[in-house]
Amino acid sequence: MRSFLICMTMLSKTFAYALRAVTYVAVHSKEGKKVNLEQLSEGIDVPQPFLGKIMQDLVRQGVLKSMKGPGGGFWTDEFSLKLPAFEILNATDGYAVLTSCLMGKKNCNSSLPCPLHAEYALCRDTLFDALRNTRISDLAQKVEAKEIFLAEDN
Amino acid sequence: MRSFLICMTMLSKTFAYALRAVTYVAVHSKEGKKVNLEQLSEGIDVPQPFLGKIMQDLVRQGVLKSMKGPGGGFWTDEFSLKLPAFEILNATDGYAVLTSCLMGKKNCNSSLPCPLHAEYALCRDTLFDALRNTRISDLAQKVEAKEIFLAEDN
DNA sequence: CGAATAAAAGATAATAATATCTTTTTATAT
DNA sequence: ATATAAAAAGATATTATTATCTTTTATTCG
Ligand code: FES
Ligand code: FES
Repeated sequence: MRSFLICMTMLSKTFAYALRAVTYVAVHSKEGKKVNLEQLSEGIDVPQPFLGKIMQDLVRQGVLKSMKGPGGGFWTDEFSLKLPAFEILNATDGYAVLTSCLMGKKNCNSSLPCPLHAEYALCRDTLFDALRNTRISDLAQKVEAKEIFLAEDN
Repeated sequence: MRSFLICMTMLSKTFAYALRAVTYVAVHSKEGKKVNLEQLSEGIDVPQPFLGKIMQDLVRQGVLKSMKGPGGGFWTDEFSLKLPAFEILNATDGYAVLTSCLMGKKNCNSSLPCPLHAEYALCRDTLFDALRNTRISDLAQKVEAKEIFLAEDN
């Protein structure tokens, strides 16, 4: 009678939502359009109020731009587009996930490694590299090129 | 005023505790000793009642053996020692974490990949390989060889 | 200016993960 | 058999994460 709903993704839902949101906004910004919360929420299939909070964080951390009022919304400028996806992690979950021990030791270090350190460090580094080397503009470009939808149902 | 307590490890605390617990038990089993919950809880620095639940799961899933009553406790037999660490994940969080999409798409597949699929699949595979290729006996052996402690404070 | 639009912020609620406490069952030893 | 030790199971509590609702503030446009 196990539920198997425990920690289905390695990272948080918040981070997954943020990745989708930023990518969606970036695609539309390239077409010169701002995106408002309602449109975004529908476009990436994330509950609007929760998404609002995530967007706040992303703007506060400088990952996105926003403007209130009529015709307002979210967009990416040249600066944003050049940022690595790592900044999205940084603005949501934080990067501690990339430095912490798989077996839960207080400090992960190779001088007193846990039995899975070497292997896990490799795993983390692969993700770290991916998030470092992929820019927000790359995310948008891949979506455009492959015509992938960002809504969850696919 | 962010808290940064969100999802500090990629996987759950439960899984981290289970890895430490099984390793601790395996080390002591090699010396022909059973381990009871109280000793284990102190040895790996995990709250006893919560650990009890995790141990139940591990026994139920066949990763460990247990016996009630005086002189009872937990141990690993030859079968257990040969199991890959993957079975510990399977008995706690489940393996869904190794097949789910980083960006939260319902299905992760390479025919309709999200913009980070290739990179993330690599990251997951690294972890998967590590958990497949490391047996419980290997975990114990590494602890013995390097005299590493499994309690959190190091 | 005043009305309308849209994000920001604040307060509250639901769910899942983690932790604790109590009772029951099973085995051992005297 | 009885007492004792120890895991299993059940019930409850706490905390973190995810989600929702309401109010406030900023911007645009007539
Ligand atoms: S010490 Fe455990 S992952 Fe580095
Ligand atoms: S589709 Fe996103 S990780 Fe595979």
